[in-house]
Amino acid sequence: MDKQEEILKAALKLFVEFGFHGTPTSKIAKEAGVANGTLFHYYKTKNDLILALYTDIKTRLTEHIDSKASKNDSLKVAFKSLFINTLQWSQEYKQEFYFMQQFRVSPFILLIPHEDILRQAKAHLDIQAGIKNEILKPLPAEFLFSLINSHIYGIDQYLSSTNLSDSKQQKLIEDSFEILWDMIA
Amino acid sequence: MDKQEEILKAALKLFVEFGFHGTPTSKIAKEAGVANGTLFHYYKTKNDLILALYTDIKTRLTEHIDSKASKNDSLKVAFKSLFINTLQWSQEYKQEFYFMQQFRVSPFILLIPHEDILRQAKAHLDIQAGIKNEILKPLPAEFLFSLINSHIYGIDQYLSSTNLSDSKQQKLIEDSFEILWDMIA
DNA sequence: ACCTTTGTAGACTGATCAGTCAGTTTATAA
DNA sequence: TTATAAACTGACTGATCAGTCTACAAAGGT
Repeated sequence: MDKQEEILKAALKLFVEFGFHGTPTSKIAKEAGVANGTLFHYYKTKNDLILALYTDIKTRLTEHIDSKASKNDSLKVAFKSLFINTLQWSQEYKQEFYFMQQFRVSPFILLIPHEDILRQAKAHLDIQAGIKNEILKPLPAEFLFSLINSHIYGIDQYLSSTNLSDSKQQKLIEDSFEILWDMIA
Repeated sequence: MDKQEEILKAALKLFVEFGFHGTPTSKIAKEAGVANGTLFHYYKTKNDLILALYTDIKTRLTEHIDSKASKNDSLKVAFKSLFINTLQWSQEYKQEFYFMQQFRVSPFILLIPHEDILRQAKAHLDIQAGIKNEILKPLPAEFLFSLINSHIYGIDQYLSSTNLSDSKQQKLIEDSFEILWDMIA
């Protein structure tokens, strides 16, 4: 495997376990099986590495969601797809999802341009449309967005803290979506 | 003011801004206006300081909630009180609330005995009772608890990201509770 | 008055860290 | 072949860190 990928993989594992500053670059290099200097060959600073990891994970999540989405769906179906695929990804890539949460309450989040964060929420557009069409409740789009996001985190947390079979997990995710939909529609 | 309190206050401010490991004890001491050694007089290690800060904040939040709660309320009123008072506190003590979120996705959370974390959720008992009495939906108590918690975080995030007048904020919190109640009852 | 405990200070230390550097190996292409 | 660049190495460094130590001051008890 690519050494650059190994570095990201090792960084993810150690950051999740020991935190950003609690993980020395020397340990990352060792875990990745590369020399100290190699890490700095690919990432000028530790900061760069952290940001690159964030971008990498976010890109992968976005690609997963996009790959499963089909155009011309009704708003509800589109939302459901987004919801379910995000949660499935969160369970398949638990470390990655956990990292995102760590990152979001860390000082590093300030290094990401605010627009970039909102772009993740291209669902925003759909929310605006849904409100206009009276499919969604007449509440501020930002507010609905917060509700949706936190709902997803809540389900993820519950799934991660229990050990459900795949089928039960799947059912819970679907039921959770209906609960969410009742809440916002 | 007590130097010990000054140290906690300074630690909170700097941890929120720079993260746990991103904040040296020397800077905490300087911000608190005490000597380096004084900090270690009150807290044997930096770890102890972090844990003490967590305990302090959690105690203050719990006391706030308890002080506003009255016995013999119906389940809905009790829940509403918990919900509203938590959110009011989160807006009055933003740094403290943010710190709790940082702490919860940090490696330090592992140092808190699991039972201690659940005790925060003494609401659990009420949830169990509510399910039995068919006031709440027949779902796992842990699941409902996750939904309630994440809902609170979602509202907090929205409130923190906008600048509503006190009265509008108050109304939004109350409306949000009704949305939550419809979701779980 | 004397002693003990507690609080406070800040210079100091050994360890650790992010990042550098001088040089070696590997890959690519002329 | 040879030339050139890119990948890679690990010893090294200056800075910084958590925590220690010695000293002194204040408080309180007898």
